[in-house]
Amino acid sequence: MTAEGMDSEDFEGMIAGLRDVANWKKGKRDGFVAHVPSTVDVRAIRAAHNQTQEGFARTYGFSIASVRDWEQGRRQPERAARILLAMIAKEPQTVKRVMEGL
Amino acid sequence: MTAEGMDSEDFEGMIAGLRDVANWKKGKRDGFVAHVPSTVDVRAIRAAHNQTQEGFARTYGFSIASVRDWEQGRRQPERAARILLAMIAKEPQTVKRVMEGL
DNA sequence: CTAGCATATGCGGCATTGCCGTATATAAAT
DNA sequence: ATTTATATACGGCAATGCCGCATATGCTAG
Repeated sequence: MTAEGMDSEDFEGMIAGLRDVANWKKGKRDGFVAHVPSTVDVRAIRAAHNQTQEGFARTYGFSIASVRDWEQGRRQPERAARILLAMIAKEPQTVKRVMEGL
Repeated sequence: MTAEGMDSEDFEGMIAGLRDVANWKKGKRDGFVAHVPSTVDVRAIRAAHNQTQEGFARTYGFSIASVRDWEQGRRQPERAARILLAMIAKEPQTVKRVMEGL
């Protein structure tokens, strides 16, 4: 076999798997281990929701400045932000629903 | 009536409501407006899950250092982190479920 | 055509956080 | 008493969060 035809997703999965194995060997087997995407396309997520930067920011609680910086590549969203963004990308309604009660 | 018997949660709700009204008057009526808790008791959340700082961090993708800093009051989790933490506090299973597919 | 409004871009700037590393408590277990 | 797991306490620097503002871009009405 070869490595041809593999995309970054495959690698992400492999990395996650390897980390799980490492954790297992270290005795850390309490189960679930979060996979934090190392990069997020904020603009794409926002676009998929047809919202302005301001609207998107207000909807999910980000500051406009941060959304701007992220989209302009001036700053990279941090871990927690990346997770939240990924969740928004995946299940916006769920995220909104849970956030409503906060 | 009096203000007796009201806890911070009541006020949080009122603030959120007032902000919504303000946004409405400003013509920002695309709906949902996130309410980002200004403070979060990380230790309490983690304790409610019976996890070590390390386990908690790994489960949700935070860095151990950050969880430490948060619990020791050395740093305040940022917006996105506060939202995520609040969501974890409210619906840990949902958060985990959505995160599994990332 | 162009004035006006909504959005987005670019960027200076500083306080604050993220995150790494490590040395030191604490407490429970062997 | 020694080991092991967990938490505390900081030093420290790179990087982000977030504010404010000037400028560009696009669209729509006059």
